[in-house]
Amino acid sequence: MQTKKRVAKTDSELVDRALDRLREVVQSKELKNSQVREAIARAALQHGGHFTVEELVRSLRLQGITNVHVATVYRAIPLLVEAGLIQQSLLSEGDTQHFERSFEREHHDHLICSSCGALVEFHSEGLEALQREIAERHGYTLESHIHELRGTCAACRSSKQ
Amino acid sequence: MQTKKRVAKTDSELVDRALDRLREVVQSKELKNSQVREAIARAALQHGGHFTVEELVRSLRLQGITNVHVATVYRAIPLLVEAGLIQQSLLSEGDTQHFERSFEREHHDHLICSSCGALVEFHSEGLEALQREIAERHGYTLESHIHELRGTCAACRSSKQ
DNA sequence: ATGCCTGCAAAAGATTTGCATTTCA
DNA sequence: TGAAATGCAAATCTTTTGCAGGCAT
Repeated sequence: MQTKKRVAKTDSELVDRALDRLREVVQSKELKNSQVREAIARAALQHGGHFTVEELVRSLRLQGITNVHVATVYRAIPLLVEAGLIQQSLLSEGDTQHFERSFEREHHDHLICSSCGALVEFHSEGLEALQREIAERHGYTLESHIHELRGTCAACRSSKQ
Repeated sequence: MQTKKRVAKTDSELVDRALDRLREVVQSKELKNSQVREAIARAALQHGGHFTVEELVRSLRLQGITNVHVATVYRAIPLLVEAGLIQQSLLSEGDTQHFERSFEREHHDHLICSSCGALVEFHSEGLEALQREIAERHGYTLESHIHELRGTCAACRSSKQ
């Protein structure tokens, strides 16, 4: 193994900070805290990589939280997104929505192997700047973007030929 | 009005060339030509802008072709895409897939106003080059990409404040 | 107490599939 | 004539919604 406990996915301090943030949003909207919603948030934060609603429910089950219904997760997600804990992330899939943690992570886009699905997260300041420039040129103020590159990774390229 | 018959959406020569291309693909795959599929292709080619499967069926109805079922359209689409007549185009929508003609059109990406939905199609060689470079840097051969910018257009910005 | 939150079941939408029939090569 | 294509209905899948009861402030 590598160093020490790095394996323990997301450290608990981060989760604590994220839950604090969630509570702030909840209070600012005059909503109520809830154990279930926080359990969902925790599972989402701790889930490495990308996940679907189904996968989140499965994670919760594995943690012994067996009674969380998908409908509840669907209802919680917009709030988690608004609080900045997670964000939707396109993954060229067909239908199902995918998410990933965004809390205390830098922005990135995805590069995916169309053959084996290998995923690379990249960030390019040049790309970001160019996008802002294009938006401005058309009189738009850029708010967000969806960007996914698809290609063949080195491994697949060599194995295939 | 502007010049002459420019209104007549896509000129018929283009449609003919596109159908020829479709027939080539059909033959190369040992499939059979079909009136219905070609009618679908024609409607797709002539449909200005973006469209959904439902909208395509509606177009066909308006043309008097009333018996084309959505299932048939869904079955035809992969072939039209493979033949390069149309391509899927993300539009930040929720579920439904959107398409647009790709036959004899240059590549472009989209810039959408999150407030009014105003759409700008843009093309940036710099952006394209940067994407290829990023893919290569990670050992990938770039095949395609999904890129959509979201922001607020000038009109919405000023009207809002 | 009051109102948000949750589970469950049913609904809604989009896309797919099975099957009998028609069309094409 | 045999395979592919089509219409229609039923099935899937994902996400949403209505309700009755539970939990938090």
